[in-house]
Amino acid sequence: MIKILIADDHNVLINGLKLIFAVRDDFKIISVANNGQEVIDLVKSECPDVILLDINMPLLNGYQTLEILKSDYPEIKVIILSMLNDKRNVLNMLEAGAKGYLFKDTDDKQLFNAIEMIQQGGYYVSEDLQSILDEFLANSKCADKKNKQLLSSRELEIVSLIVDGNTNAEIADLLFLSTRTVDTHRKNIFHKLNLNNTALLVKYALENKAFLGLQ
Amino acid sequence: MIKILIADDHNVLINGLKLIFAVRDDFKIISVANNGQEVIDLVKSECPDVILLDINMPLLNGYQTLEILKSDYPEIKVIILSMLNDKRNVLNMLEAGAKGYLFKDTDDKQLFNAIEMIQQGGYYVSEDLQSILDEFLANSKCADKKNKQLLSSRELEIVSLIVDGNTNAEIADLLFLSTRTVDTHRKNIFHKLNLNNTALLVKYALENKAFLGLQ
DNA sequence: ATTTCAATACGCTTTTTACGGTATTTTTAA
DNA sequence: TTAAAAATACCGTAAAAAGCGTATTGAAAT
Repeated sequence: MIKILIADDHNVLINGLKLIFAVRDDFKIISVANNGQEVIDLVKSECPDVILLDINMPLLNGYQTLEILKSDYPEIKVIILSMLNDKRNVLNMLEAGAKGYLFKDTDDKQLFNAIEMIQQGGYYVSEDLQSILDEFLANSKCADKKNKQLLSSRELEIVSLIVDGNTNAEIADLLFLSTRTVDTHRKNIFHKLNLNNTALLVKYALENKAFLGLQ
Repeated sequence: MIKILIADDHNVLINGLKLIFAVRDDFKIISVANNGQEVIDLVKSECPDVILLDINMPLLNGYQTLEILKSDYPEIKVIILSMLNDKRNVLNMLEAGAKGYLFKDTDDKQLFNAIEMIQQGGYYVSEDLQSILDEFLANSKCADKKNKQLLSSRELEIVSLIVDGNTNAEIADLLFLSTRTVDTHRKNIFHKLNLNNTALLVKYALENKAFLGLQ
C-alpha cells in the first residue's frame, strides 16, 4: 500500500485524482492539501510515501514546499504535477529533489506507472521531458550544484518592483536608496541571470515566479 | 438532460470532471476536447447545451474558441473553467460572451449549480468575481462595446518581438522597417493599452496572451 | 466619394537604461 | 578571524526608450 498525499489548489483536479485512485487498492490517498503550508502541516502526522505536488499554489508554492520537504523529510518522494512545460522549470524541480515531473494532461496509467517506478527508487517524467531528465542525471554525477539562490533577497525585491513597472528612480524612492545603488543591483541581476534588458528580465521573472520566490 | 462538452488540455482534470458528473443523471458529458479546434469540430455533430471551456489550450485558445462559438453557435452556453483570477481576464471572457466563470478550485455543487443557473438563462461566477460580473452587467446595458481588437496585427507582431527582448532597432531589422516606424508603433501600443514602459508591456502581454493572440 | 484607420516615417527633447568601471561598509560563512 | 558575499554608492558614456509632435500613403468601410 503506497500512501499518497495530493497538493493542488484546484479542487476539481483533486476530486478527479481521488476518483482515479479509487480503482486501485494498492494506492491510498491519505490526505489532500490546497497549498504548500498545508502539505508541511500534514506530512508529520500523515507520513505519506509519495506527494503529488502542484507548483502554483498560494501561501507556499511547490518549489518552496519541495525545498522544505527535502531538508526535513528527505525520504518522502515528490512528483510534480504541473502544466508548465518549460525546461528551466523541470530542471529546477529535479535539482530541488523531485523524483518525477508529469503534466496535468497525463493519463491514469502513466500516473500509476510513475508512482510505482518512483516508489521503487527511480525517476519518471512525461515523454517530452526524457531528454531533460537525461541531462539532469548526467549533470548530477558531476555533483556541481551551482544555481542555488541565484538572486539575493534585495535583488528579488528590486526585480519585483521592476516587474511592476517602476523606474530606477522610483525604486530608489521606495527603498530609500540612491538611484546608483538600484542601478548597480539591476546590473548585477542582469549579469547573474545572463540577461541584457528589462523585457527579458520581466519575462524571466514571470516565468520563474516560483523559483524566484515572487508574489 | 443537459448535454455538456468539456474542453481542457489536462486529462487528469477531464477524468475528474467525468467522474464528478457520473453521479448526475440529468447532466451528460457528450464529448471532450483537448483544444479549441476540437471544440469547433465537435459542436456541429454533438450539439451540446453547455461547454465547459478552459482558456489555456493549444491550437486555438479558449478566447479564440469562444469568439467563433458566439458567432456560429450563439445559443450554446459557455462556462469558463480557469485558474486565472485576473479581473481583465474575467471581463474579457464575459464580454466575449461567456455566461459563467469558475476557478478550477470550484467544488462539485458549485459546478452543478452554475450549469443549472446558466442553462436557465442566467449568469454564474465564483464568489470572488461577483463584483466583476456586476460591473459587466451594468456596463453591458450602456451597450458600448469598445475594446474589440485593441491592437492591430502589426502591433501584435511588434509586442511579441518586444517580449522576446528585441530593441526597436532589432525589430526594425527583422521587419524591414525604419526604427522610427517601430518607435511609432511602440508609442501607439502604449497609448492603446494605457501603459508607459516596457516592463509593464511585457507583463501585460504575458498575462493576456490569449486575448492578444500571442504564442 | 470621403472619412477612418493602419502602416509607414521623421524631428526634437528628456528620461531611463545599459555597460564599463571602482569602492566602502556590513553581513555571513568558513 | 578572516575571507567571501551582499548591500551600498559613485563616475562616465552610449544606447535606448519615452513623450511631445507631424505627415504621407494605401486600404477598408460607409
